[in-house]
Amino acid sequence: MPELPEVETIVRDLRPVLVGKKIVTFKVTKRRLLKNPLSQFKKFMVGAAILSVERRAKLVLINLSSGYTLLIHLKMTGQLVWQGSSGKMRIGGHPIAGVAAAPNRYTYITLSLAGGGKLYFNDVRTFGYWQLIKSELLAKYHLKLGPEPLTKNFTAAVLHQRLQNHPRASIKAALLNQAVLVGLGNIYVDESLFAAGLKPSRQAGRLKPNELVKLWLAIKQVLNQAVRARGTSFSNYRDGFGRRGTYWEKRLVYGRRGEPCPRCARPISKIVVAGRGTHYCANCQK
DNA sequence: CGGAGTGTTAGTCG
DNA sequence: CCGACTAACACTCC
Repeated sequence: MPELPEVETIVRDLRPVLVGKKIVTFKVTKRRLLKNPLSQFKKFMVGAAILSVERRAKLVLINLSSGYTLLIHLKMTGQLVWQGSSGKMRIGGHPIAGVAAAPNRYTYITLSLAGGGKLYFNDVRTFGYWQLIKSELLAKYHLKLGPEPLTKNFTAAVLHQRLQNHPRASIKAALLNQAVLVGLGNIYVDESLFAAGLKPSRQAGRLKPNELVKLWLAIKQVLNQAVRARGTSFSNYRDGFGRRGTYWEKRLVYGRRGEPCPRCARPISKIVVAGRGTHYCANCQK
């Protein structure tokens, strides 16, 4: 679920309740989710204050007063839930049907904060991870990732140059590759390629200049619209205030196999490209 | 009930 | 070097 718009939504919702808070305890019941030794989490998190909460790519970044930054990747089913001291205020995403409470059987990490608030990390499939990295090394870490598609640095020329690094890959595979650009996952790639009128199997290095511009515009338009919609509610995803993201209702092709194409009314196809389920209109996307 | 499919990505294989 | 494929895991859907 969490692609750029969902992570952006979670970060915006968590920021005001987390910034300035001091971490009092750190508890983990599934060590595999930690990328560093537990001792480091205790040492650099307990007693530290949260300076800022940001998003980079699909990662939640929490900057700490200890000089370390916590990187949280939600992967497929990770969820951050904040609960205020009264127990009534809840913030988080992607609960499992029938497991509305936090903590629950999928809660594997718990932070308690000064003032009584708690931050829970739940993850059904346990692909997500927490990683501590020295804040001063963050810039170097970011170099492994492609550009942010919603910043003004992301020009059509940048997209072109990035795709040229993977000229023979399918455009779908290239757009899913976080080293090319960050933030797109399966849903938003399919939506962007539909908006751009491009067949997902096209070779990334063989787009004509006008097709590149269309794709560039499509990516920004799709992501901006999804951020405004507070993300996509696939199955039980919820935004920071327990609401469904509304992009699911706005999507044009993803998960619509057999339904009429909104542009030409012929049925949407589903095929496999780059090993992923891929939805597109064989008539409109060339 | 069994098998296929699911939003991510690191790692391996060819 | 590059890209395709798979494993990591638990659940839902058909």
